[in-house]
Amino acid sequence: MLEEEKNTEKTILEAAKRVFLAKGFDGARMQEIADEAKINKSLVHYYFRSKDKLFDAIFEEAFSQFIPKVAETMASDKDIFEKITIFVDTYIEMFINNPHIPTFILHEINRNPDRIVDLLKNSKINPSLFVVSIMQEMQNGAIKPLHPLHLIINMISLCVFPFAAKPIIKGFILNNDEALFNQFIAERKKEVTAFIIRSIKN
Amino acid sequence: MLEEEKNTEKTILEAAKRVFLAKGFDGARMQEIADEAKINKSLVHYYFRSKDKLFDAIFEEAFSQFIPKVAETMASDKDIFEKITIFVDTYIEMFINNPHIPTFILHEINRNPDRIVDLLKNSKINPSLFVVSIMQEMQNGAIKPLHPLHLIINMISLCVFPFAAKPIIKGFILNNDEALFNQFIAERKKEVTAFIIRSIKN
DNA sequence: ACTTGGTTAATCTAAATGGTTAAACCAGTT
DNA sequence: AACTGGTTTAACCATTTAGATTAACCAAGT
Repeated sequence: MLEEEKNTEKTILEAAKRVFLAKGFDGARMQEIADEAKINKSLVHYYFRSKDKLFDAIFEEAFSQFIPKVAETMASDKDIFEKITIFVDTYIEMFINNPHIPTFILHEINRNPDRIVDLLKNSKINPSLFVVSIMQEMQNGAIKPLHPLHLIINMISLCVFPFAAKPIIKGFILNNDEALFNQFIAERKKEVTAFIIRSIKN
Repeated sequence: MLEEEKNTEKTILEAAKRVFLAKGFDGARMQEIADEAKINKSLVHYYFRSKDKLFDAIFEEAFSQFIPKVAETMASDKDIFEKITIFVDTYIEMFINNPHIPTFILHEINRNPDRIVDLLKNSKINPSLFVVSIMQEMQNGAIKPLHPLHLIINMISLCVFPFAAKPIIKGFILNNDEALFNQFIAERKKEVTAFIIRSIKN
């Protein structure tokens, strides 16, 4: 068994993931997925029956991959500033490695909001844990009074949005220079963490 | 001429805008646009020839509608804190009235990055104006030292993302309660402005 | 009443696309 | 060599969809 002779099912899944992530469900074509996997289109149906089922398979995988890290960070007993630092770092790092995820998810949640909400509800992610820890830090005076939910959404916004808006940022501001964009993103880990902490620290 | 007897072209444009914004180019169907406009599908082709041309028509309109306000704010001679306040207010207000715009644009820029970049380049929006004004305020000590570009992206992130992520926020955190979400968004105008200014003010 | 320019609707077409079928293939087993 | 279970391929089918065609309609002008 050669190294490149990977099993077909996995090959299809990986190809499907690339195509679905780049084009979304409606924009993706079964033929394109087959081409991407360099196999016959029938094989895609043979292994996954339908476009919907194939999509479900990659969606859950693509979405779930970043849940554990986030859940872990939020549940730890580090102080809030460390939590924020780790959160921003891991989040941004993950999107560096999966740059299509933000746009993909933001688009697909409109087609089927329940799917993602169910996945989240069945996950280990529990925002109220983080809310409690924010309120404790507020009470003991470590951070300024603020709405915990807004802080959480602010954190996620600052991490996610630049990836979703990459073509605009890169094309309009950074002269279409990929290296400049990468540099910009690299800077962001420290920049965003500092931005948030400066805003909330007492 | 009755009030409801609007001209057909405009009726089509409005219907097309609703459908394209909700479903994206790939997800939209000419038949659905015709149904939405309560007219015969042929009329859509009669007035706009092709799906592409119709899309171009609504895209430019949908995108351009929020350029003037932003440009105006950025070019004014108010101090930076006022600029930020106005920017956040008008941006969020506009998305309250056009909630689908964020997801729509973030998705469509992947299909055709150049289109939007060209629109921006031909617009009155000039980020370097704002960059200059940020650097001046830094020099005269009004705000802390920071990368102007990151500040700009932060501002936009905080305004745009919550709308793009609405189904998640509403479904996962706010128990699917539309009123709660509207309240959350309403709070955000003040919350985001305060969050930013706290972070940068000296 | 008839013509004319523009508008609307019904019908048709060609291509794309998701999915099925049936046959070929191939590795291992007897 | 023949059988067997699973895999792969090419050919095919049914439906959807963008778009073209053609005829009906309608208001204004003559």
